[in-house]
Amino acid sequence: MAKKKDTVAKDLSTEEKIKAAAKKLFTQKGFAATKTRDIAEEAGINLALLNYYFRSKEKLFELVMRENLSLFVGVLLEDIKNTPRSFEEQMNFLVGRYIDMLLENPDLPFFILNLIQSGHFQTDDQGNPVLKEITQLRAEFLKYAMEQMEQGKIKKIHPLHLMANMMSMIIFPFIASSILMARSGITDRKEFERLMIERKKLIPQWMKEMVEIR
Amino acid sequence: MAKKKDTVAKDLSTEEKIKAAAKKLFTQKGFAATKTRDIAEEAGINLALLNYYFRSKEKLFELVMRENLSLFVGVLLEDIKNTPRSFEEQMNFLVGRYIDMLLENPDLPFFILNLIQSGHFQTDDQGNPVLKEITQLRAEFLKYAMEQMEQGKIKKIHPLHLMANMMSMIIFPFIASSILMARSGITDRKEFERLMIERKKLIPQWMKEMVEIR
DNA sequence: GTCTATAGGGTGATAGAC
DNA sequence: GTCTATCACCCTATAGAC
Repeated sequence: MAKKKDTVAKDLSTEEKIKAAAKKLFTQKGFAATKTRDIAEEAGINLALLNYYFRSKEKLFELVMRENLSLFVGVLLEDIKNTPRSFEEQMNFLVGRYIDMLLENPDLPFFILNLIQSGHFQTDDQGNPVLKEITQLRAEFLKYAMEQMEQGKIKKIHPLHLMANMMSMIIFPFIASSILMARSGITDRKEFERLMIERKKLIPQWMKEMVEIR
Repeated sequence: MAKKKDTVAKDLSTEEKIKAAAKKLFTQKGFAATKTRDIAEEAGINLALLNYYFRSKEKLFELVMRENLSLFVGVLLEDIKNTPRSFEEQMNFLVGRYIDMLLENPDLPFFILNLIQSGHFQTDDQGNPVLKEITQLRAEFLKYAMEQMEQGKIKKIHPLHLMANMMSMIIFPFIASSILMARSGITDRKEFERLMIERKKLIPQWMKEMVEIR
């Protein structure tokens, strides 16, 4: 079998190995706490090689940031538009998609929070294309919620509360799992995942009750 | 007027000034991204003096950590026990207390999340007294929820979901405010606080609906 | 492309004068 | 108690051999 440029598992190109290592460490520890030496070691290569491929720590970080932000937004943006759904269907769709993505990338919320905190993520940075996507996603959701309200299908409430609640209930458990589960261990990890899968059905129900006109 | 050791505003003792500066910077930027030189400058004193009072960056951080964790837990622990309340009263109490505390310390959740991420916060560190308080608080809440269920006062549901939802809806908006509000500015800051105050009444209602036996 | 060696600057901590 | 000066180490980035 001939080797193509992008193989899948451990047989990555040097460039891919570095990127993967960087993604892992930046995501787990944030920008400041991650040393380029650690990335090089994790990738199984030399420190000089990292700069050969990616010029600087900052550039490498920005690359990882773009990819992570795309992941964070991409799952939803592709489908939220132009697909008429009842509120319950919409919730089932958004929540399901998002929790699935987070189960595969449980550290992603930490990464995003680090971005916000470190200032690498600027909400008024008009150049960043992914930021536009976030703004767009937010606008799309708020528009959807307000339409539903005007059509009398759901209770009237500040749509930001709805968005906040949905995001909160989906994302927060992933960042606070160590507090929620108290003593973490293998058992707890499995139990945690079981609960998160349960939430794929529960959160839409709770959201529905939240806006139900009785 | 004679000066006592602890005056309030800008006339703090050197030790207090350093601690306040450290608290501010560690909370905003995390451990790794905060330089001891920045703390010294923020406190308006010299770098050497920081080490004179607190021996090392690590020691200073641990002090700030203990105080912040106490703040994070203390507001609730003093009262959750031994005060029989209906589920709605309990929610009103916990949510109100917590949001008030966060409005005064909006960066606190970031600090805690940094702790979790950096490993300074270990859920199996039995020595840490504040950690015991967190565990205790968690146990107290779960016990309360299960009693309510057994007495048939609220719907049966895994109590961790309840705790997760309450914590999520209270805390998450504070860590994601920049995403929720999109373009942050002075106007948005006021609007954000208004929404959070609104949530002091709304979250208990949503929690109540969540467990209502219909 | 990949390595070793090292430059160049930052960072935590201390010595020692006042 | 508070300062200036400085050490010793660590970190990012690059030069240069292979």
